[in-house]
Amino acid sequence: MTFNDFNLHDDLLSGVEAMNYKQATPIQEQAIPKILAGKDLIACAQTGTGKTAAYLIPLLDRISHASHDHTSTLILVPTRELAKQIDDQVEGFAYFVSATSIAIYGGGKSENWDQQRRALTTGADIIIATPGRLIAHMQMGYVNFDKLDYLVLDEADKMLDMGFSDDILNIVRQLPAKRQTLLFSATMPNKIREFAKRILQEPDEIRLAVSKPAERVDQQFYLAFDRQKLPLLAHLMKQTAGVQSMVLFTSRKSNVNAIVRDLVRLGYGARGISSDSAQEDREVVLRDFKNKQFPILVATDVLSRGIDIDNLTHVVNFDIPRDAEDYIHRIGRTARAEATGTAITFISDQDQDRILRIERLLEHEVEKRAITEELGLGVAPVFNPKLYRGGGSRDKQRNKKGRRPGQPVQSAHAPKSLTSEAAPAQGDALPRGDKPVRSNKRRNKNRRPRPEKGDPVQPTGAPSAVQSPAGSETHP
DNA sequence: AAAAAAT
Repeated sequence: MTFNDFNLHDDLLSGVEAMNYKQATPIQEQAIPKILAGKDLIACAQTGTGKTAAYLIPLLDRISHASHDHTSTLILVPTRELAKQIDDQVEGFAYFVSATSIAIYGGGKSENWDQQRRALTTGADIIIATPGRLIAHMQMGYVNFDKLDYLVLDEADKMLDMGFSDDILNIVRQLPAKRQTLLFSATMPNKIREFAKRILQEPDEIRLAVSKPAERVDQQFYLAFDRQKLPLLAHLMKQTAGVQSMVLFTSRKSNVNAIVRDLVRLGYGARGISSDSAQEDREVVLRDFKNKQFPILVATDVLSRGIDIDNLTHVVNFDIPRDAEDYIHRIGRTARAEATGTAITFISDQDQDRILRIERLLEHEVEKRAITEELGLGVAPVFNPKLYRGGGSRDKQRNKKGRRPGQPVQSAHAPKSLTSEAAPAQGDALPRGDKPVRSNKRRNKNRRPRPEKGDPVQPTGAPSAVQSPAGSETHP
């Protein structure tokens, strides 16, 4: 199914084509007609499935047929970077439509506040906001949602996790009762269902295959104590033809700077991003990383969800994420669109429970390699097979194929061949010196329908077709 | 036990 099949407004279709969207993804195919029909909607879908376009395109279609004298759409998201990214995407889709949008989020310079205030006073068709800053503006009295038609809650499970429940209800209370509400969530626990009941009316429901990571992600697990992680990573990177674009996730923002420093000392171009960074730095660093200005971005889970980076070749889980779900989200940053990618995960001695939870979510085991000893880094942590047995009911999923559950454990001298049922691609794994890093065929060439405004930074020496995010925060 | 988000 292509976007021509949805009977979209011609001007919108021009923007969609200019963004190089042709074939609708499954969620787009399902969601677009329902949204166009005016139904409330609960959609269980991850980022990377084309979820954002699944709601932006039908909403922009409705908006392009309506008058532009009021704010018609409010989109709530968990992180600032996501708000900005969606705003950029609106800008692309709506280029030939006279719809305006603005991202509203905190943390920036005080000029940002004024800019946001002016935009909210003038009004924009679409507001994309993180809840806290929006409430701050709403309390000032100049935000007018009287004629709001559409409310989108994106990454709803994440927002609830982050304690935004009250803030969201507070905002929703100030919106017209007669509106169309769309809720997107990667998971659908009871908590979300209850929450949805309070905000949506007789919603349709779309459910896509549960959080399976893209099959094109080559997942590699390495056993390593904390002190072994950096030299192990250096070794793995040396084996590649050169790391082109890698996000390294750490679970503590306090680790970000130290890891950056270590990588720089090893000669790698690396920068860091976390909620501890100044907002200006967050934006510059992410923009420059997307523009391939430097190869390694060290990040907390602020970037685990939703952020699109073209041609990301590697994701490293320097630490295991606390939530198994976040593992799926993190590795989903790579192998987007048609690309392939590699996800390297370090497992320390404390991480066994978390790994079990991740594998339960993946519904398969992943080979755990131990190569620290052959690298002269000392013995690797032992992965205790008993944990695969002792767990009682939580191990029900395992052993479907009669495989012995304890098998992923291995000595440092037997790094290969373990429970490899789940990892067919592992033979071509990253630490093969003879295999060049994937070719990174560039997608979405000329994807943006017009030149950058603001102050786009072109990558030095890189072709200009590399997508860069918009340089300006607002375009009211 | 962490991160994120309003100042």
